Amino acid sequence: MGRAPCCDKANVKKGPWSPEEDSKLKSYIEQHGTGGNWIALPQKIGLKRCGKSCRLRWLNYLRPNLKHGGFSEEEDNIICSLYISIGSRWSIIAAQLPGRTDNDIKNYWNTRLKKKLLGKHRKEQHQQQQARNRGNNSVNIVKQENNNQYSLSDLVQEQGYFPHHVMQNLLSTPPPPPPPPSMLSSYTNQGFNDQDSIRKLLIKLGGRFSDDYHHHHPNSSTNEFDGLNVQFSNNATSSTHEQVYDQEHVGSSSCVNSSNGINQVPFVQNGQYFDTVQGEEQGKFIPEIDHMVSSNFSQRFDGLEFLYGDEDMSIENNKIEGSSTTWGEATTSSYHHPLDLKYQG
DNA sequence: AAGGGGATCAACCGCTAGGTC
DNA sequence: CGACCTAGCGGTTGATCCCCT
Repeated sequence: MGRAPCCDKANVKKGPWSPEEDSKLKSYIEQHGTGGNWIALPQKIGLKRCGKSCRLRWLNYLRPNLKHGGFSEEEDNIICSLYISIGSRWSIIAAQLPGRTDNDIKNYWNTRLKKKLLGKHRKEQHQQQQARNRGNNSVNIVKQENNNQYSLSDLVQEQGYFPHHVMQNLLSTPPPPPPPPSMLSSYTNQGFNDQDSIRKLLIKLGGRFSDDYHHHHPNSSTNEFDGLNVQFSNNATSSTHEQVYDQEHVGSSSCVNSSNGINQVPFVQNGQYFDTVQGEEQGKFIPEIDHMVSSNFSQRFDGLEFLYGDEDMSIENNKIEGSSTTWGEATTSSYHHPLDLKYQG
């Protein structure tokens, strides 16, 4: 027995919204608000839609002051920074980007930004290979394949790990002090630190830390890693790795509370802990996060340039190569959704 | 010109949190 | 205190677009 459905599935329309439906919903909400009850709303206005569907349509598309596409470099950086800190909590990330919806950001991350980061990473790997070819090999990295067309699995299987100097820099930064007691309820005994955040990001991008299981036990008295061998296992998918990582750290990880599969971590910056920003007024950038995405914050990630602005990266399949045009502009500013065109008549 | 396949995005699904009775 | 209900969230899917061959 599952739970009762939120609406009569047989009598609700599914699929794309028509302009008429949009118009009905928009005008009603603008005049009367939602009435605090999305479930009842479609009946009130004669829409054969599920309340959830109405809510989603309003929040993601009809709501005033929404922006679609055209993500700026600054927005990219904000998304990356927050993703490093809190993971895929899109609603929180969206709250820091005026006019953006969680759905938008989620799609943007999954379809473009992630690839952009991997593209930067590939570029860095390529440069390292070139350096090695010049007899300047100070980094012990596994073989590099000849062509530059990498997939995520290629990265996992061929590269094996992220650049040594990146990890060196990240891991040399001392961890922040323990969190205040008020925050201990949301995570556990070791305290969040940026190393874990970075580890988490790398894992999300397909990697895994071989030293985790053996050397980073929660009871360990140190946060240091005794090796920089950030390994990837073969046949990895990001979700699988996340699950493995979570499972290994249930009740002990300093950065993951996996009881519900959702990260529950405060932000850490400059040795201070900040709680998450749920409920912040949209578009209002809270100072802590403003600080996080500032240049000071970026300096802490020296060596992670592949995460940040780099204009000559390439996305092979999209033919965006070596341009001074920002990536977001190149891909989305001229994009018009078909519905936009229809609406424009 | 056509069709195959990847990219993109809107919408849906299922789950959890939190409020109310 | 537990059952019920809704809002909200993140993951996933499917339709459509667009590029390449």
